[in-house]
Amino acid sequence: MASPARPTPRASYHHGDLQAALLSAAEALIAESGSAHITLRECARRAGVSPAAPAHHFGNLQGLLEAVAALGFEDLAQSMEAADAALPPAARLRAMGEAYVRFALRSPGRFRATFGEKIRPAESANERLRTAADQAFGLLRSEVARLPACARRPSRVLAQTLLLWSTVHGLATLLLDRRLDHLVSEQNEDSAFETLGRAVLDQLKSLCEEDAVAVGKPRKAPRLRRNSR
Amino acid sequence: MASPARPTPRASYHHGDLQAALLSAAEALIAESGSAHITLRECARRAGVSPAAPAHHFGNLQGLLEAVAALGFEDLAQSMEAADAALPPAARLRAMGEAYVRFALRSPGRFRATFGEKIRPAESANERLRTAADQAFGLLRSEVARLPACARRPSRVLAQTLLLWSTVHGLATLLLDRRLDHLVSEQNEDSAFETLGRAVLDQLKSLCEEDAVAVGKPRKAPRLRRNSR
DNA sequence: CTTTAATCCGAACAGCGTCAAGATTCTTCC
DNA sequence: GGAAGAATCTTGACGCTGTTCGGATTAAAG
Repeated sequence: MASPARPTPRASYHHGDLQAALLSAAEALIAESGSAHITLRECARRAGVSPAAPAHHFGNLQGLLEAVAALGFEDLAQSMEAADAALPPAARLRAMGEAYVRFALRSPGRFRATFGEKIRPAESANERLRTAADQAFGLLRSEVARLPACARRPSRVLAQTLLLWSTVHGLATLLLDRRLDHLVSEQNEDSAFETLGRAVLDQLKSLCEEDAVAVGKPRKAPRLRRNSR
Repeated sequence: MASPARPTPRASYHHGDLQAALLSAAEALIAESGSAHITLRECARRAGVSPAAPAHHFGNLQGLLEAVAALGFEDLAQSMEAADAALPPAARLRAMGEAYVRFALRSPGRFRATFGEKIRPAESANERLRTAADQAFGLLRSEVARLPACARRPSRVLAQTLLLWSTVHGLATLLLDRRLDHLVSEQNEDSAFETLGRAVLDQLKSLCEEDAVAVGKPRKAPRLRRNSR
């Protein structure tokens, strides 16, 4: 599993587009071995460059990861925005959720970097990352706000957004981490993903349409408390 | 951010319960700084032991992480199983989902280790990890199978299980990764978690009860394709 | 008490992220 | 065209990491 990774000698002293080369190397590495296995030196190696070269473009490994994550949020926002704006809110939300999961499967490295533990858009100094994250979230939230059920009860927008996001994000995460082998081992993988994805997203749609009937009826529930950060 | 971490000298040559000390050190470290920042040497340091000592108990860092993950799956299964068995399936599923999220908030280190990228129960040599993961999943699945809607259409059990799991897992993940600050910044954090948690789990319950009406009506949807592992 | 097995240590190795100083090349301005 | 300055990349070094090895120490078994 060690990486020989030919140093890829290049013609000129300057690389030409090291920035892009490092970004795609990082993405590929994460897609191959998970975002924990990524190594700044290996990215440099694949770009055919010395271990210290990336520092001039991204500062450090965290900077490189945040750059990939910024790309991820922008890609995600763009993918979701591409959903037909003429659709009614529920149908468009379904399409956006599908775009979310599809993005994760299409660009696993980018998705993992974007939602990895090391990325904290709110606390990052990378402004591009912060705004891209805000934009992606804002898209979802504003579309939820257009749901008839939420238009009637604006106080429900946040909770409804959270619910949708949780389902879609959970599905994408579990798919990517291959935690569903129990569920799909019997069938062809592709058709299983298709079946499950459609079922989930149909549920997601109907759920949005029904939410108006499921409010109220308070229940006693002990408080959720977190122990440490 | 460097760790002084007094070497904690101990009286006797043998530690006494190094295994447990390493496990809790690992859990604490992950809870503090995320599962990427964890270091085998730092765990040994906190246990007051040389860097090579853990090898005798867990083989390597991966072994230690898998041991924590096994504890996590067992804890998770036990927490879910504690939901009142006399409840009707939908209500019990709601309680199990709540237990899932509560477990994540109660033991963030354990949860992160359990569902971290480095843990692949299906491919692990740690049998305890595999069986614990199977048990936790089996609990959820068998409860879903008891839903009247699923009892009438057994073919829907898998998809419904996946949907529930996705929602709960996504919520737990997003909460733990603090990706919800946009949603809860205006309110007190605890009450926000309570509100959101209740809303989500109520939805989850009603969703289970309605699933019988939302089947059928096939839709055209392009296939989900994954690019690389 | 002696043997055996279980633990733990100390030292070492390669690989990692990062930094400082120097080499090389592109750009700009005269 | 040519020189000054900025941008880019390399080299070498530092401390930290995971892991392995042989040896020291202790507990358990016979």
